[in-house]
Amino acid sequence: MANLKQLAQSLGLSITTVSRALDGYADVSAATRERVREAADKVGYRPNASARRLRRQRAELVAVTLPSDPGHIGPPHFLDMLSGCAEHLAAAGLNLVIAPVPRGESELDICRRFVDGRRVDAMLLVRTKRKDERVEFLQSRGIPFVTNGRTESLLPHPYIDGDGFAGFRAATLRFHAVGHRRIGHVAGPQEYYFAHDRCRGWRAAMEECGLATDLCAEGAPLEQGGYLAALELLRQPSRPTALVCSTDEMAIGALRALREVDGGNQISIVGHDDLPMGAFTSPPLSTMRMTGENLGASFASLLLRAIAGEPAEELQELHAIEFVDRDSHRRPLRAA
Amino acid sequence: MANLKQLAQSLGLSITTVSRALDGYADVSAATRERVREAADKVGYRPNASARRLRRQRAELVAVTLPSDPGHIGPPHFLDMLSGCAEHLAAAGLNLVIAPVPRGESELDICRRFVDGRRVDAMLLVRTKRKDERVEFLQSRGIPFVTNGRTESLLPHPYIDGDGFAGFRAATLRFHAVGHRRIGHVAGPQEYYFAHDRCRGWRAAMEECGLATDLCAEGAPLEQGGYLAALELLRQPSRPTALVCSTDEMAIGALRALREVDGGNQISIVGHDDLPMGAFTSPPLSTMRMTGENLGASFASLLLRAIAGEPAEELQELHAIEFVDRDSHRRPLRAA
DNA sequence: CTTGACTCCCAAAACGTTTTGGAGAATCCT
DNA sequence: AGGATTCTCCAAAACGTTTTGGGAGTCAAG
Repeated sequence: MANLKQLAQSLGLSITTVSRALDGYADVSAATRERVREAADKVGYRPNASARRLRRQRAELVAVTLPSDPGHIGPPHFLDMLSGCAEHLAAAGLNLVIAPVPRGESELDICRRFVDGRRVDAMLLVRTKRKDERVEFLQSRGIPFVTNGRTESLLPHPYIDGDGFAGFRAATLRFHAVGHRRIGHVAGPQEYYFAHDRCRGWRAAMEECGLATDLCAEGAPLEQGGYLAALELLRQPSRPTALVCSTDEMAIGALRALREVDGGNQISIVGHDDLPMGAFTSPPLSTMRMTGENLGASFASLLLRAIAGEPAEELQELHAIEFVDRDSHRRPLRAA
Repeated sequence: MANLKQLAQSLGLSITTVSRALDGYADVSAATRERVREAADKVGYRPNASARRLRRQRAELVAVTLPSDPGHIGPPHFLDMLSGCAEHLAAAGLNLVIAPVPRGESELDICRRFVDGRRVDAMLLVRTKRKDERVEFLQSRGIPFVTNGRTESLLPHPYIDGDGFAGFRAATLRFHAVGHRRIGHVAGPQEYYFAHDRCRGWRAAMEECGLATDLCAEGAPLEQGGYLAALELLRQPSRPTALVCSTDEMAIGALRALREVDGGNQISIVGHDDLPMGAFTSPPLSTMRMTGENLGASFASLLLRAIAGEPAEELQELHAIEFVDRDSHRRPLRAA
């Protein structure tokens, strides 16, 4: 309730001593320490956060930018992730502020405001691009940050990401193993690292199998984008018998496209993200997801270690992808 | 990048003048004002947030507590709401921090930490209880806050809420109008205002129709709670022909219960919240939802007005409830 | 008695802003 | 010319903490 000065006065001690007593320094006697603690408890004293932050030169804050652009705000797990992250950060005295990007401003503007105004000690970035100006900016400023997703930045930086390459390669190979030969890819915007990575995985598998890699169509990472991209593939003279989709949202759009063409229900499909909604589509959507639980805690841990100064190379987590098999990936394959 | 002192020195001006120039005061000449602004732009000067906050005695922060308890974290709209709120707050120079409640701590502890440590200028509370200790605490401290949901607090406080009473009364009357006489209520925990309010609406309708109000079972505001409560009602000697459920999650649990009893698919059901998942249940779940769009902006506006000192009475929004008719509310009614 | 080590405490500086209360110069009015 | 007013600017205080660099005492050893 009160401030240090009043508390010190009421105890007949100096501000210094009270401050150090509360922080548990050894150079104040056990007796006074106890006396101070009791008095502080009684009046409910809490140090003024702004003053401490100014003096300590720490903002005690971490910001996460929420892209409002296309693709919405990640899967529904996202809030759980943030919540978990915030909880673990709080245990270290840091709070998490959410920073949506208002229209007319770029995410870079947001970063600038937070970083140059010394409003945060670190940042959390989601939805990285291959060449990500936010990453470059933060690196140039030397402020700690962790990204959800890799980039093609030359300097290493901390990240957590799923191994989309391996996941999409495996999914494609699996289709090949059960007889599919024309396997299409519904790709997300290639400027995003995840979309490019997943596309590369599909392409690698196709080449390993000696198959052409022309059955690829790109769209916005949304239902509508998947719908349009799938339609484009289905209009090809020799259309695909299976579709590997960059995200579940796109896969759900692709399912809609399948319903609109003859024999569309013969076409197998798989997505990525494990959206809860996938369990309710018809057919139920087979998908993939990043392994590992309590992602929020991992992000928090990386952030804290980055703030503590650990080198970026040791703060990179690449998680395996696992299949979530429902029904959409095993449509009967008609003889070609 | 630099601080005010350095900027002032490089311009041959005093700190005062530079500060005032940047803030656009009239007592600095247009010429110097421009000169200062240009220099500030060039070096990318931004005032140190902690220093400003200390001096201004404002935290420039608003916190929202995220209940981790039962009932998860509200509907998926929740993140959108927070994002919208944060965006509008940011326009006024305030940032939104999310404060999940770690296990072992109460929401009250969180409030105390934020308020007494002067970490926030205001708070946003969700999931109010009828008698809500957080509300009482914040009122005793005189710190501005807005709740999502009413309380039974004697002192008025700012809130945004849906008119659950009217909504559930209307839903019940609608069942009555099409011939239902045994209309059950799957209730949420009555300590929550929303659950109590909705229960009262159902009860009022039943009494208006001269029907008994014993077909009511309470459960946790989750699928499992709805499942158990519905089973309890279905075991009654004269079981209900329609169910009014406090939340969609509970309604989805109730649907599961219906599938497990003879003739369960004859029983009509309606929920509340308009969860996206409701469109995919079988049958598709009829539900209700609060009217009004861009809820986040409304919360932000109320918060800002509360901070500005407007009286609580003028900061209360009660929104009407609208039906979202899908299929589950119009099961054929067998002659009793 | 002096010296050094140790214990417990404190005054003052510093963090970087905003704001108060003028000061000096120029301009205006009579 | 003399006083009042206006226009620019500034020194210093204040916000509430943490931290630096000792300053008194006390005690044991020399």
